[in-house]
Amino acid sequence: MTTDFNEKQLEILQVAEELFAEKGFDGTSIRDIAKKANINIAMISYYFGSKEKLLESLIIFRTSDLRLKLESLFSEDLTPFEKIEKLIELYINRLNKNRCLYQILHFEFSSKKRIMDFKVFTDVKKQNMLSLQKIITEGQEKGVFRKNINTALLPPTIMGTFFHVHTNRPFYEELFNLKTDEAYDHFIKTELINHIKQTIKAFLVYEN
Amino acid sequence: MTTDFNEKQLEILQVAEELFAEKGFDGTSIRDIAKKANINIAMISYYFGSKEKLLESLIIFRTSDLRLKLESLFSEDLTPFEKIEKLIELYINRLNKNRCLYQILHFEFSSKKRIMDFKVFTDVKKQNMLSLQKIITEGQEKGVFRKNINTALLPPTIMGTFFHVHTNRPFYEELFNLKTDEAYDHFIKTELINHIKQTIKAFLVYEN
DNA sequence: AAACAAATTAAACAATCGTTTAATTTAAAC
DNA sequence: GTTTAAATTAAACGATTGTTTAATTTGTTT
Repeated sequence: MTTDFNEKQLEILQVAEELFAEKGFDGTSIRDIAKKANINIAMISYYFGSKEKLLESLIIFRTSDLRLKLESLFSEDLTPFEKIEKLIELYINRLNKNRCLYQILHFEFSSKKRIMDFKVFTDVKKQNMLSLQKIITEGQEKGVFRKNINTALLPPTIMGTFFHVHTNRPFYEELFNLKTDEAYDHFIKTELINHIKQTIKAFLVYEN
Repeated sequence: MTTDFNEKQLEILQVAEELFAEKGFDGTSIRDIAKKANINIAMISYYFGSKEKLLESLIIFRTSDLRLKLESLFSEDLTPFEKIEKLIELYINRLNKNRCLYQILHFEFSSKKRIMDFKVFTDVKKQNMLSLQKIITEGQEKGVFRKNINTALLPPTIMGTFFHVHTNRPFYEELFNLKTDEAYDHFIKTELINHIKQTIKAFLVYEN
């Protein structure tokens, strides 16, 4: 499958991403997509082959730009704490930027209806965890992090906290009085990121 | 709406819960449900009125048994730390027990396709947060928890960590070599709950 | 200007969707 | 045993689904 799309295809992908995230894959018809993108319904089959292949194209389109540059982070001249903080910033900002896609991916990934190829998705996760492990080991060797840390459980806390807020966005918008998209975005980038940083740093030094 | 259902209705609710969680609300047809429950497709409209009302009945059926008894927890003769630990156990065991429903709820809650009444769901969350706030305030007054804790951000970490593991279950099953349902369940009830306890306790005492 | 392929369209396709109808069976009450 | 309401069924309904077809327009090449 190719990774370069023409303008019309990009338009379709963007509209599809919004609608899939809003109403789900099954909840969105190609007529919905065609209408919002101002194109004929036949264009979707014409360009992508089918509705399912449109979703596959969407995943490839977004994940090709997704790989975090964590290896370079490890080599930077920072303390383990600073590296962890920067790692969290990278993670959350990426997730926040591509919210829509992750909304779709998480649902489809846990759905047993379609058997899709999520290998790209899984590989990125494993790779990211290795980068995290290196930072943590370094912190332990320098004596600033405690021993016996299960690295695999850190990403669930980092990402899970973000996703839970995102999934229940209306609830937290009301709770924190976030009336605009900008207010919500600002909340994520300041308060929520800080909360996650605090949580992870606390976890890394907490004994018993 | 009534809260007591007959055997046939309970059978339908159970099957619907499984299928909705597996394939999504839109991805599941009432013919799928009828087939798996060994009943005629007309019985669903006959008993519940419509497919949407079936989902509403499912939510009411599960959440009527859901309200955490956190007020009683506060009155128990325990240290603030013990209360937090017990609260986390209550939370996660409830979520774990009703995984399927939450899978559905989270998706439908974030979906803009259906305008449903999630007031019951929202109210329970607010009430639970108040109970959590009481425990935290008590801990602060006793000097064991630090000041300036944003209580509203704790449930996202507690629940988000669980849900992220649950949503990516196949990934973590491979990672932790959990080959059976029992092994997965055991992992949740021991390692994951402990991880969350550690994280929250660390967060509650961590300064700067 | 003619020729040609690519892009775009309206229309039709069969399949499936949720729901309703009308007939039949079941089971309890009298 | 008859009556009556509830439970259950098969069949059909119209609407919508994803996809395909065949015709038309567009844009480029000769």
